[in-house]
Amino acid sequence: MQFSTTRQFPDFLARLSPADRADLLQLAMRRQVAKGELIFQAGGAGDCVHFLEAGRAKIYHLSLTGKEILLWFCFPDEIFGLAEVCHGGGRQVYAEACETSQVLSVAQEDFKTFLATHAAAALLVIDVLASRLRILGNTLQSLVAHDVNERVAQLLAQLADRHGRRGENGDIYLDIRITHQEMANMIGTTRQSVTSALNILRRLGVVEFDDHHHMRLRGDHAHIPNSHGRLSS
Amino acid sequence: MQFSTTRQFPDFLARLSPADRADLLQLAMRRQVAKGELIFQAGGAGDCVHFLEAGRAKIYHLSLTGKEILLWFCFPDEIFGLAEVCHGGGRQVYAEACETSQVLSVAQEDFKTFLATHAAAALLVIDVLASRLRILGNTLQSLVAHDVNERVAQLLAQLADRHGRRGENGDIYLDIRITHQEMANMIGTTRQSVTSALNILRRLGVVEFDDHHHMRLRGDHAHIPNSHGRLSS
DNA sequence: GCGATTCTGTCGGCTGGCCGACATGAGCAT
DNA sequence: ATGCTCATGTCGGCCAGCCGACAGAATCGC
Repeated sequence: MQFSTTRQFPDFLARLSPADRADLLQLAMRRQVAKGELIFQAGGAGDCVHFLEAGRAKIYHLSLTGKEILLWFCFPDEIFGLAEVCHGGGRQVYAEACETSQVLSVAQEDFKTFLATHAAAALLVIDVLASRLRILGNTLQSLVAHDVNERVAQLLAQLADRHGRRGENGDIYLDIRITHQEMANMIGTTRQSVTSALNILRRLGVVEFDDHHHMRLRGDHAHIPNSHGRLSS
Repeated sequence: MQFSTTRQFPDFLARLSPADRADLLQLAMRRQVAKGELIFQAGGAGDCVHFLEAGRAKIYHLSLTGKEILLWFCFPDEIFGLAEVCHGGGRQVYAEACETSQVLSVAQEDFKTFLATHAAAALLVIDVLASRLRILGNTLQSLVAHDVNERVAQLLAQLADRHGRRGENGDIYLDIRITHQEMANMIGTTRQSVTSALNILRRLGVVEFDDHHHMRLRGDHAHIPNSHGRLSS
């Protein structure tokens, strides 16, 4: 949730040293996946770690009732499918390409050997996992402690933090394409509630939608959700 | 949530090779903490990793309204306070001793050097983090997809999995002391709802409470919560 | 032992937000 | 254009579960 503090950059590949990256790439298979295609799914073996070279993917749980719980979005250079590979026991989540994407895959055993022989990379993996753990913990806490409106505001802040670009007037521009349904899946609510929460924020002047799905967060409001700002609903 | 599949053993110390463990212990400071005492708290520097030698501790978020969100319990030999140390940015959670406990502390820098020179230990850390990530993901999914009664049932299954002992008749005995309030904090509900859910389970014959806080899960019902069993409420 | 504190059990009232349902609009293909 | 699909907006009914309140029961401290 933290806004504009330590930015969480899980982009594993970019932070790897060039030499390590070269070593890793030697072990990898490259694959193209179409929008909507699954990269792996719950129940699968979980014998590969993946890296997103280009595109966008989402990692989610699927409940028995078909409810989708979005754990996080993956962006280029990020590693994913790590948890199951490292701990064993098969996949528990789904990974789906949100758009046409390039994916690198490394076999579990190869990756473990790689980590054992590249200490810096292992530390980086630890960093990435730790960072995600914190994010999930925050999501959890936000889920039980805040109402829907605040969760939406926090989600915006989080997205702005990870993916926004700051304009010279302090406003933040977000151009990722994300539906209300996806947002709802990320914060454990329904499509309708997200819609109405966003409209409240819009009426308050916190957020604006330019032409097509480009979001603009008012700079002077942008920190509010950070310090756990109430919506003064 | 998975019940009686791959047991999640986050007991780091016990899985470390004797040589590695000896090396690690050389870096550690031992400390005694009383029941209710904080081992670290949100806002702190987060400059140490900790290991629980004996006792029990809980890791939790605290919301602004004073609501406690219990991320997990720590039992002997487990490592904790890892996420903040590895990723930086200070503590976001609280760690509190549930009973008088022995804690080992290792400075962040020392620990990183240790990991860099002990590949097996680094892999183990990755394993532990990955395992917790899965657990948190499951908690998250359970939180949004299931109602309170099912969450309570799942929690029991999870506790039985980690801490229960199986009797020869297939029943599972749990002797950890945990209040309804703590259970509520773990699954994002209220004390009262936990009480009533437990009573429903008791009436169904799934669970029994012997003398003092010793719980007995009926063997033939024990898997139900696993396979996402409905309570047929 | 005896009080003080903490935990458990139970009951109603109140409400956030889930769940249809339906309309409008935007994007895309033919 | 014309349809088809998918996203957004809005409304009301309904109910899970939160909250406060209160009464036992158990545990702790001395």
